[in-house]
Amino acid sequence: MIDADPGVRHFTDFLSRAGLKSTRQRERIAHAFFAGRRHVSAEELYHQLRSRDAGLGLVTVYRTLKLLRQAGLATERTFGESYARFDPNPADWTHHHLICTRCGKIQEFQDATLRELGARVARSRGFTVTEQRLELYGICRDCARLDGRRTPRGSRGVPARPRARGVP
Amino acid sequence: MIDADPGVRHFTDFLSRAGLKSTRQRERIAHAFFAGRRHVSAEELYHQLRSRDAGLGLVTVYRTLKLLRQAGLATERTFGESYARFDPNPADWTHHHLICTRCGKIQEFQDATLRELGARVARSRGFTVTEQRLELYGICRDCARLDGRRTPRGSRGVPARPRARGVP
DNA sequence: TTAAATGCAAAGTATTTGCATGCGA
DNA sequence: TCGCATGCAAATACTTTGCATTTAA
Repeated sequence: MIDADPGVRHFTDFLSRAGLKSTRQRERIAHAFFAGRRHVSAEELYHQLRSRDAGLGLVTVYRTLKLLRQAGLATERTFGESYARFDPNPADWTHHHLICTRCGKIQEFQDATLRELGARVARSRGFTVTEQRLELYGICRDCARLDGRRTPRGSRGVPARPRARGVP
Repeated sequence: MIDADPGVRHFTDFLSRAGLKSTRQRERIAHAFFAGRRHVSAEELYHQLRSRDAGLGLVTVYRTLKLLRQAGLATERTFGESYARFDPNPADWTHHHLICTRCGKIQEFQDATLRELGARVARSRGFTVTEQRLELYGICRDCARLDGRRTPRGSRGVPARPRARGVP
């Protein structure tokens, strides 16, 4: 009765194609997710649904959001990292990032045209910009060469372990 | 003997101006921070310094990074949020964000010129872009009006509590 | 001297996992 | 029926806080 939403239908399709089950919880979570505001957190969805469905678990919301990501229907704002990373703020401050979703490598670059264009667009909306952050996600040259092969992860030369949050 | 770094000197100045103390640990952490790679995590700095300074605590690294942020010398990649937020992926997918650092409000917008320019710059570096994320931080129109006054925080109409990570 | 800084251990958060039970296909 | 899904509780990972001790100013 509420499945008119194309997002929900796509999700249902994804589930059946993957041999997974379509449950009451999954449908309600997906529905609330597509109908609601953006930038929603797991906790927010949980509280929202909980008022109607007492027996819902926060864990299920997390698991369903993970499925939505796997289905390509949701994106997590925070590049799958569970810890914070820090940048020094130099004088020539604004720089942008190219992030390879396969190997995790991060390249920096600067581009004055981009920076000015961003500032101009913001200004036209009454916004005074103090900082810009552009992140371009995709496949880097090296990984594009390896193409079909599986993920050459862990090519950062660091002692710590970048742990993907969610995606197994 | 290693304080030639302007970043370290700025930090030292900040400390004395703020009536705080300049300690061996703070200087070493700041030095490593400014001398090292970018996108460094607290844990990485800790391991790196730990090899020379056995008695160093991870807690002190966290606390010093917080001070560096307060001094305006460091930026945390992950806008102070300790939890993940999710966006649905519609057909007209690429959208950007205007984030007010005073009230936390998030506005979305789209701009084809920006998107194309971003993709072009990435391509020129051998990068195949699958997703863009531009975040413009600054002061929104409403907050600019309130100007001198202190932070009208908490103007999101949501049940959850956006908790700043670090900044008290 | 004395307030601030340190380091340890413990407490918080956000998120994931183990396991017994429930339920869709 | 049968295996995937759920929900609870416990585990995990990152970060912060309480407190006794050390140290810079």
